[in-house]
Amino acid sequence: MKWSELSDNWCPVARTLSVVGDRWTLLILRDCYLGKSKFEEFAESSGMTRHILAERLKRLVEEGILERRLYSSAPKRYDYVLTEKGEELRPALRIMKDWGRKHMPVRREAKA
Amino acid sequence: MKWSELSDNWCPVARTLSVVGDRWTLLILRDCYLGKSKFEEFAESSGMTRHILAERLKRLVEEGILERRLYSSAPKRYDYVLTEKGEELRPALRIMKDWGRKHMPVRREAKA
DNA sequence: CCATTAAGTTTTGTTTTGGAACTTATGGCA
DNA sequence: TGCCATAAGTTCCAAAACAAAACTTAATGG
Repeated sequence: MKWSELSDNWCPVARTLSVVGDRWTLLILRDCYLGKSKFEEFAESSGMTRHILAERLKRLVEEGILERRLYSSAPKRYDYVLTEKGEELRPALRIMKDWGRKHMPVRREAKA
Repeated sequence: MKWSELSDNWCPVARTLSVVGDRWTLLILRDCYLGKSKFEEFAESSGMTRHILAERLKRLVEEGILERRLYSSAPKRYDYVLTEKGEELRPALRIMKDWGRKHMPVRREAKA
């Protein structure tokens, strides 16, 4: 089964995962909750490739989780801000943060 | 950056995602919270391939989120049960369930 | 007029995934 | 005895996703 087929699953968890169920998408959301909004900020902070980042941002916008906003008209520049729908996932990330702190100590030196 | 490199990230969310940050892994956890424990149950319920399922279960056991338990000695059969560490992720899935119910209505007919 | 910034896009090669068949060990049953 | 079923995986191959790095576009500042 492909991930896109999950969007009509009977289970609401599966439907949620059809949108945010990969690590990069959730890292973008983390960055949003930390106040980031720009393409370059996401790219640098998360370490994902620009290729994947562009793809995930597009998807998050299509799903109404982020909104693409013109923040400079010359040259045209867009950034990404959370919608209310996107805000409502924040508690899930908070739980993952607490869980990570408790159960996933850093083994080697911390990397960016 | 590869997903395995996330396990030593400074951010606890990223470290958490290095283990549970893909849709299939989270669907296995969902099934566990629903009371399932057997390989065949996971395979049928989630629609993932046995190949991926085996790989994810191994990882979840290595990370101490599930425990592999001998439940029949002849023939030897194992199933998988949540540890306390695994239980502590349940609230995150609950939020995803609520979010999915609210924001991801089923578009076509529901599938298994 | 040349370097820089920012948001992407393209290209190429590697890795992961999906799908389906196969394996192993045992038990039931005719 | 021989044979089918069950359960937990493993193996194989083609298709899709991903990583890394270079390239594009449009404007700005020196």
